[in-house]
Amino acid sequence: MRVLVNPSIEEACSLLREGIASHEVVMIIGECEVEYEGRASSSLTSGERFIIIKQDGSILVHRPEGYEPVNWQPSGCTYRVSASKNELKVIATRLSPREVLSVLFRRVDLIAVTKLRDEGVFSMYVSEEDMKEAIMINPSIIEDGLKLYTLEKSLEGAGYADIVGEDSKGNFVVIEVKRVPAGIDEVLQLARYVNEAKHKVNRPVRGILVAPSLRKRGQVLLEQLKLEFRALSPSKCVKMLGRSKDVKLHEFMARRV
Amino acid sequence: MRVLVNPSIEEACSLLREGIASHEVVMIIGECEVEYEGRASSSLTSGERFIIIKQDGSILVHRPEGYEPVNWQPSGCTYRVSASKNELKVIATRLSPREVLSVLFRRVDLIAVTKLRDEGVFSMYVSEEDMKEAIMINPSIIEDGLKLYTLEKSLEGAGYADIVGEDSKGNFVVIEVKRVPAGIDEVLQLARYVNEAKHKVNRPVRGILVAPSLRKRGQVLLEQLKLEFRALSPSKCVKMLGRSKDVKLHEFMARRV
DNA sequence: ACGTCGATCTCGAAC
DNA sequence: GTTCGAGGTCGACGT
Repeated sequence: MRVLVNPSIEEACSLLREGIASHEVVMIIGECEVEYEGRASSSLTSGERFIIIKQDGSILVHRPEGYEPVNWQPSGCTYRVSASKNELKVIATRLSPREVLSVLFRRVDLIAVTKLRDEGVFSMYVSEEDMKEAIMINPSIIEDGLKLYTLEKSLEGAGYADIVGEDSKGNFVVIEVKRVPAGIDEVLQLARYVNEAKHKVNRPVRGILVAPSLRKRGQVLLEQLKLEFRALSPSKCVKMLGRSKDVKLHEFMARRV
Repeated sequence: MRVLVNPSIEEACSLLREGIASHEVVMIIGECEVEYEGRASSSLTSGERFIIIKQDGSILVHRPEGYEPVNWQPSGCTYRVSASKNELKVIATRLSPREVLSVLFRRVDLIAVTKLRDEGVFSMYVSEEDMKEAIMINPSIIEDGLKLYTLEKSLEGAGYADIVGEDSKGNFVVIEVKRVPAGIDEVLQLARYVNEAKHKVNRPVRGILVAPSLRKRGQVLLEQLKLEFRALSPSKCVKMLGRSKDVKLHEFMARRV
């Protein structure tokens, strides 16, 4: 780790070049202007911000407030660094789409360069995928007598539907799963899959929307389109999957006990 | 600006508390584990990362690669900081939805705390809004004889359509504008507005999708639904608006010359 | 507070 | 490489 507090432009430039060349993480705090030109264009007049250049070449410009970076560039872009007497300029260029981000520092307060080793494992639990799995393991939480086909969503060409199967009366069933409250868009999405399925299978098709809840407007549209809704919360899925052999979720449950 | 390199857990804890209390920007580089619990849940095992706590209380956890933070919390959440002999723990809690992010540092390599002053002005050019404005100023780029109503999109209850008006034959026209290539979703969105308009106005309704291009699948659906498409690129809109009195875009053009 | 929609969305998978 | 759907999407605007 190399850190310079209140460096000269030249010192900062030299360390910055070093960091980029050796694919380290670079942080700079200072006063700067920012320009972006690409799919859209933007300019940001002078102020104090911090920028981060990551080991994969992505760059973030953050203002002192707000969750999102004000400007950025994704991984894999190329850098040009230049320094004049009073200014340090960083230009990050991306091809396809052609986009250019340039940051002009008038003053550097801090620059830190370091190699970070991160072999950590990131796991996300109770995703929509987990909910689908819970339904596949125990279809009766949707409806008794429901038989589901394999997880392959292209089965019988029913588009990108989450789950397909048939009910106790032999009707084709299309299921769309959401882990957050569903609205109009989700109903329309289901309608699209049902419509597609009707063109592919030669029997009645039912469409079931599965989510923690269904908002008012969605309810109206759902009825108009003669689709169905079943309430299912992520937490209920956790409980079900906790009894299954899924390792991640098993550990997750253990952690919580 | 206060900076500590390789501080003890206690030193880091003290400075971190100070920074949070005085609403400064705090950066920490070190080895940590991260847990998140809320709309979903996640865990991240030990590794070297950097976290940023901003002046508005938002927090970002960044791994050494990738544009996006691996974990985060938006502005306005509350903090609890605690330190044991070997561990520094930061817990950021958000209400509504109830979400908790906790970062446990085993080692701190760098902590920097500083107040950033940023009064800079951010301007973005050629948004979808700019394209709509270009069309309002010169409707003939869509079609000769087209008359557009005010920017109020709720006119005649035509839902949230971008632009509404009437053509030379008195047909009601609904226009949906996109600044990126349009596909199925955009066609469906337009179809929804057209459908809504048909229930509200007592005359023929046309739907026109305006975008740089229309993808294959979108074309098929567009024809089935008897909707129309007009190609219009953001850059063409810039040229048009450059001749208008819009200040931002005028300056933008000047900058580019 | 909820609903709706845009975004330099980013990211990843499927075709 | 393009297209398409998902996201703890976020953020802004309107109701």
